[in-house]
Amino acid sequence: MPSDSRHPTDPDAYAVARRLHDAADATRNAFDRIAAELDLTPPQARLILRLFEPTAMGDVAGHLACDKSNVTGIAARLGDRGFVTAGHGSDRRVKLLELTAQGQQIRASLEQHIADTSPATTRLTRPERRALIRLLDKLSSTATPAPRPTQQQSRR
Amino acid sequence: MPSDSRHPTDPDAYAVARRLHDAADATRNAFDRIAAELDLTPPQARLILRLFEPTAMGDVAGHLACDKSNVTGIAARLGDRGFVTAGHGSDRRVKLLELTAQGQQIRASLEQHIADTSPATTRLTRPERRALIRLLDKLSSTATPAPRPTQQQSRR
DNA sequence: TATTGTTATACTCTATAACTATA
DNA sequence: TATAGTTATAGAGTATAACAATA
Repeated sequence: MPSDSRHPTDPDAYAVARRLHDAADATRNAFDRIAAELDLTPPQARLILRLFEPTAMGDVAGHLACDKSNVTGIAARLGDRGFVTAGHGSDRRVKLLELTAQGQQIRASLEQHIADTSPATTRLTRPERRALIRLLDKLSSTATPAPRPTQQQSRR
Repeated sequence: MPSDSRHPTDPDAYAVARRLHDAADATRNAFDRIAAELDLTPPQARLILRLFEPTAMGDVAGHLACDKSNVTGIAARLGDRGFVTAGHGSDRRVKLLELTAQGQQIRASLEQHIADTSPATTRLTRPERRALIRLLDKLSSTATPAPRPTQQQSRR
């Protein structure tokens, strides 16, 4: 392809990034719709999908990329509906969030809906899926500087 | 990982979809951070990035995948800051939203930040970028892509 | 009568800051 | 003093329903 040497990268550097963002938008919209079908808000669904094991509130905030003060409310609403419970670790300050049986059930529903409707499973051949996984792995290998404990603050 | 084998396609169908969602999450977080640097909320930034030409409020709502009542407020805040203006079309009910010069300027800033920081441009080789674009195109092809070029025109 | 967009309402998410309770 | 989580507060996004203006 015509290699414009104006930029160290590529003449259509933005086109690639834009395509990725558009795909991310579509994926997010699909996810929000699935969450809504199960009467979950998007952050609630994201929390459930990431709660593989008892996790401290602060770490959950890191996963959701939001302030820890938000997790209090999100977890409270999920607790009211019986999807999560909270216990304490050895450090009495730490509150460990955990899925209940009902929470694990709705997580399975989420996973199933995602697998069933994702274009990654419905529109791609198996070799294409493997190629996609490889590319996505490479994208995220250092893009996210490892799941930082809690130090996720933006400027300003 | 639920290796539920009830799917005729692939035992790890969910793994592919999950990977895509995780990548979408990371991409969205990066986008939100860029928007925040320009003092824009995520929906505001998405609106600006999509406003290529004068667009009716309802169509903007379609692009943002939200109810039209929300666009009133989002557009009002962007209007207060001089990024968008509204005019009327031939149908007096329709309100056409349009970027101002200042709005086009901040859109260019958004695009540049995205291109500069996206892992799609910083972590991928050029062939990989092209492969990624091809896969994403296939993922998002809305209209049934007429998957059959093999027309079987043995008739005569 | 149907539509486009607005307004009213209620809820959730969000960050900041101040607070508590542990450490 | 430092850390984990909560509470208080304010602003923004969100959907639903009712409304005005126009078609």
